Amino acid sequence: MSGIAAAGRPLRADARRNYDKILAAATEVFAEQGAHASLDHIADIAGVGPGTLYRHFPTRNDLIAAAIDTSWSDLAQRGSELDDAADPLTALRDWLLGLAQHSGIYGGLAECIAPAFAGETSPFRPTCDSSVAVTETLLARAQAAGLIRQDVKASDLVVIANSLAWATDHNGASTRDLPRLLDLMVMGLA
Amino acid sequence: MSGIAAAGRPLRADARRNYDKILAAATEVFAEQGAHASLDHIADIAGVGPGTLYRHFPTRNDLIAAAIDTSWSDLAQRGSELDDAADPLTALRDWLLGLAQHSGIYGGLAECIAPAFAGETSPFRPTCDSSVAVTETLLARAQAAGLIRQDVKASDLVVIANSLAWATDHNGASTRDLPRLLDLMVMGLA
DNA sequence: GACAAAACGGAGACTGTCTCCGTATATTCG
DNA sequence: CGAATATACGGAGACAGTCTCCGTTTTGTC
Repeated sequence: MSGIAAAGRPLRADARRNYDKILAAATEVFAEQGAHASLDHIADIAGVGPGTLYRHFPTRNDLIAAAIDTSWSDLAQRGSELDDAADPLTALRDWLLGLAQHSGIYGGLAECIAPAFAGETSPFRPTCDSSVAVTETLLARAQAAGLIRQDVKASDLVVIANSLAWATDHNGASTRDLPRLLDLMVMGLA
Repeated sequence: MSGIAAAGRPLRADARRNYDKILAAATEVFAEQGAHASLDHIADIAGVGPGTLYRHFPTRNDLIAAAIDTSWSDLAQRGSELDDAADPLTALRDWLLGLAQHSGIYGGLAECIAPAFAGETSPFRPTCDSSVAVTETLLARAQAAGLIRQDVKASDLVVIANSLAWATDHNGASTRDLPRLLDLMVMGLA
């Protein structure tokens, strides 16, 4: 992504090259083996030493965050465009479904993201914040239209979406159950 | 718990003693450190070698299942008594809340249990089955009273309860958010 | 008390995480 | 271009956790 060191100084050519190789390897391996894949193995695939991997991405979450950055930003982007949708309730529902499904791109991803939704500092923080912001907008519109109870909070919805994503990849439920579970929640049980 | 080897033969005195010591240590350590605590450490606390621990409890889940056995059975017991409750909807809601809260006794427990709800073989299977059975009964009553949609399945509710338990101990939500999240779901968003 | 069956326990193989630092590569500057 | 310096590399290895194997010890039985 950035290609820029934390300081602001541009990366040295070889460093930049390795950064990209690691990210490519990570994307592939995470997709295959889930977010818990061995980091040393990713370094192997990238053709670099473990030290190099950890220098660029000090924690697992740093690496995962970099790997999902574009797809997650895209999601938030599309979400913010749902503002203009005809039916506020459907818009909200579609957004939450997209959010939950996105956590399914790597097995175990929902678990990594969860703490960020809780407010802890994490590499997922920025994108998390924008997700909550989108949710807030869509929720406000649905509430204004009298379609959703006033006491529902955006953070509740985000947590629930992420929980259902978790349930999905822990086989507590299969992927195709996701929409039904979400609808159950949005539409209510009654 | 059992005190009986898989075969059916009674355990030798020393084996029996160690079984109990391990279980006591596990209960304590799991409560302190969560369900991911080191098993070798539990063996240490129990004053036995790792080999002994693994002989009695071949997998982590075997140990956890033994540790929560009584409390979980009690829960199912109390649940089945809710059949006589005045309001079927409240009864169902209370049961699901109890189920979700129970997974909170050890951090990370919801994760261990999840696969069992999905039907995979697991030491949690038996108790899981009885939980689902209780849920089915309570759900059927609420549906018969026209309080819950007909297409809702007991397994959905159990999965959702467990997911919320997970959300709780991953700080995606705090313990005191649990009832609200559950109500949101049971009562619906509208 | 002796024999066989049952159980113990801990050394150690293995996997994954993460760091340290001697070596190599890039960039800058004379 | 050829130092000099900053930057980055990589892999050996420390550490933690899981789990097993097998020589030794304990228990139950006759």
